[in-house]
Amino acid sequence: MRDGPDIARVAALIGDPARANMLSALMSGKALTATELAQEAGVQAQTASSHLSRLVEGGLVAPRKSGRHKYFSLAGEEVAEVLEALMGLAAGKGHLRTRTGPKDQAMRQARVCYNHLAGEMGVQMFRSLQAQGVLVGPDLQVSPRGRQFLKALGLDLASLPKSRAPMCKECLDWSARQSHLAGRLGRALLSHFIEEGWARRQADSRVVQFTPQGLHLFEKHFGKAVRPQEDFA
Amino acid sequence: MRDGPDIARVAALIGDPARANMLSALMSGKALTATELAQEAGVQAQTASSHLSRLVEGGLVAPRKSGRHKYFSLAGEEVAEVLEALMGLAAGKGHLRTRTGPKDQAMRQARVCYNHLAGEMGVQMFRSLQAQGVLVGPDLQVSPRGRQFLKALGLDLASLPKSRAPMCKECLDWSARQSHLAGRLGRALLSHFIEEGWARRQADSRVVQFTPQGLHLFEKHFGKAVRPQEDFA
DNA sequence: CATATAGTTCGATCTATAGCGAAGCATAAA
DNA sequence: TTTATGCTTCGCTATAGATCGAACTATATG
Repeated sequence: MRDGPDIARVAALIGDPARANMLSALMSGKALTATELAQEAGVQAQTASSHLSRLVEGGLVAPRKSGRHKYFSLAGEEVAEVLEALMGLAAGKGHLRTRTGPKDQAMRQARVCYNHLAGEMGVQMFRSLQAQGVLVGPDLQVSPRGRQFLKALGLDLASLPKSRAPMCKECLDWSARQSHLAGRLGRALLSHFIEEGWARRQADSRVVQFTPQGLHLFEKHFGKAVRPQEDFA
Repeated sequence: MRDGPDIARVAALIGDPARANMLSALMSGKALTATELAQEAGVQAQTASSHLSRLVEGGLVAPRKSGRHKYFSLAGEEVAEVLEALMGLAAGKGHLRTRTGPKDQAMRQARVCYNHLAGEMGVQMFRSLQAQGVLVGPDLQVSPRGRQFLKALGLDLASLPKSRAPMCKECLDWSARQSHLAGRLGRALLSHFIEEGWARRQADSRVVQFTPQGLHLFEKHFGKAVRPQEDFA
């Protein structure tokens, strides 16, 4: 007993509805101001302020001041991964907050997970990258051939900002229940898609909307995303 | 806003110290009775009973009656994976409940994660299985050659109980921060090690103790576990 | 049967904390 | 400067829920 890290502290921090809403909103990857987060959570500014300081103190969220605004974002990919894992569990248990809608389907197809592409297309991309030998081995190294492939896409690895963060990391998807690509490369690919006009972010949600041409190009490079059979209603 | 699954409910369930202790204890993979869990959590039996019914209702824990005892276990691997992810986050943030002790080091080396091997040796085994081509592809299929390898170990896949649960699944390690093998094969391998006398479970913790011969055999088949460099004190 | 043990249910208490109104800072614009 | 906006601190209330004592049910054992 009393082994290991203190789970309860972190879980309790996520376990409040207001804070959970804030964190979910931050899964969009955008940094949001305190008032925006207050609206998102459905509470007054003072309440939000208190919640936010607790999230910061708990290391789940990072603050950044800019003028008279204060922006908040998730403290790192690990936080995003825990949130995705929780979403997966909650979805599996049928603890859905809203009934399934058209937006929900779009979310399953392609959405942003903190800073990279998730959903069926995210999973498809990840599998394809492995199948094509772009990412090899258990630690997901980019092969020389992979560099070429990425270069052909217009992405130069050498131009990525250096950082101690891992280049490639897996992240478990709550909708598809398969891994997709996180890490610096995952981030770079998503922003590349958006810069190149393949896709664009939907204003107030995590949905990623591919254009017809973008979808065509995506399928050309990564194959077609097959919807996995759902075994629960 | 209000997208996706209801994270807060699950997180709040995990977020109570008593319940978190119970869940951590269940990470050992053993089914425990209500009174044992009460002791583990440090609360009275009535309190534990209330907590347990909430955990069951929330789908995190599965009850099983046996005579006048009632055993509880984690409801599935997904639950275990969320708990491991939370441990990783908490450990990374330095939210350790106890100071590092000798037991802690043993935990990092080899421990049980619900029903499979985790820790440095778990990670090493997973990598080796991939490097040797036993598990191939993004969905971790067992190759024909892999079947042979396992057979040589004394493990016949055909004899495993059939189930809809996946044969191989990744699980992220909170100590090593790398994936290790979960799923039916992961479970089978750990029990095989124990049956063959390579290792045994420590009585009241999640530590897995390898015998000298067992360690030797393990290294012969899976290579030597290298401790990753720690970049935080 | 009586007795012990495992677990649950009920009721009462008590604490932690989410929530907000009001006032106080800080930064930016006019 | 004044005025407006973003955020925080203080103080209070209300409420959820964690805890336990005591009584109750169910299963095993002698």
